[in-house]
Amino acid sequence: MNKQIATTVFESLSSGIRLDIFRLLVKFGPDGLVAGEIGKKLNVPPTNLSFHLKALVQADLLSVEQEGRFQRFKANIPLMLDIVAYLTEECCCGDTEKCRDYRKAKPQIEKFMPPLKTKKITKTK
Amino acid sequence: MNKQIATTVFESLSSGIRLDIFRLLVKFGPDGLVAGEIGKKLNVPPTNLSFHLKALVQADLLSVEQEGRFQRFKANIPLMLDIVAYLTEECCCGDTEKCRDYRKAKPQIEKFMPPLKTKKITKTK
DNA sequence: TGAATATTTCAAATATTGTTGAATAGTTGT
DNA sequence: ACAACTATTCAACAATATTTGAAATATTCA
Repeated sequence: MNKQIATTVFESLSSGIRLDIFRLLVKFGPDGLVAGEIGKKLNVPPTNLSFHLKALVQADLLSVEQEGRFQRFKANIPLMLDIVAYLTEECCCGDTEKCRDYRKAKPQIEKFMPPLKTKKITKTK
Repeated sequence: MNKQIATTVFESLSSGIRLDIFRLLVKFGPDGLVAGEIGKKLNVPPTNLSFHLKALVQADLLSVEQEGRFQRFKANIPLMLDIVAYLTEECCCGDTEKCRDYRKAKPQIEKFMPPLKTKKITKTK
C-alpha cells in the first residue's frame, strides 16, 4: 500500500455515483453485475456510467470480465480494507498504552481496528 | 452513516496533502499537532495548509481546538472505520455461506471485516 | 450478412478544486 | 499600545473532474 494507490481509491469513492456503484456491487459479492444492470438500478446514463466504471476499475476497486457482449463487474473489498490498515498502521507511533486509551475514548473503534502488534514500546516503565 | 458523509470523507482523503496530514495526525494520536508543526513536517505553505485543514475539519476527520495562538488538530479515526462498516454492511446481501466464500477467496479480508451477523438467510436448503 | 444489443471512445461544455500572494484577525509578551 | 507570531480569509488564476450526445466497436441472433 502506498500514497498513490490510496489517494486513487479515495478519489474513486468521492463521487456519489461511484460510491453507489461500489456499494451495490458489494451487495452482489462474487456474482457481480453487468454494466447494464448497474445503470438500470442506479439510473445513470450509459456514457456517464462507463466513465465512472472505468475510474473504479483503474483504481482496482472493481474487477471486470467480458461475458459475451456484457461486461461483468465485481467489487474488490479487500483493497478497501488494506487502505484502512494503511491509514491506521502507525497509530500513536506504536505506543501501546497511549493507543489503548485512544481506542477506549471512542468505543466503536474496537470493531475494526487491527490488533495492536505490541512492537518496540511494550512496557512503559 | 450516509452517502453525504461518506463521499465528503473520501473526497477529503483523495488529496495527497490531506492524506499526509491525516496519517501524520494518526501517528500523534490523542496529542495531535498544531498547524505550524504540520506545515513544517509536510512542507506545505500556510495558506494552502489552512485550505486543506479546513476541508478535513469540515469532513469531521480532524477535530481542532484553540491553544493560545495555536490551533491543535487531532485525527478522528473512528469515523474512518465507521465508513468501512458502511461500505461492507450489506456484503453479499447477508447470505452467510456466499459471504464466507467471498472472504475465503481473499485471505486478508478476515482482518478487518465486521463479523457476519447471520440474518435472514441462515440455512441454505 | 444484416439488424439489434451492450458498451466505449471522443470532443465540447460545464462545474468543481487546488494554489498563491496580499491583506486581515487574534494572541502573547514587553 | 506595540511588535512579533500564528493562522485564516479573500480574490485571482490554474488545473481537474463531470456530464452529455454523437459516433464507433464488438457481440449475438435471425
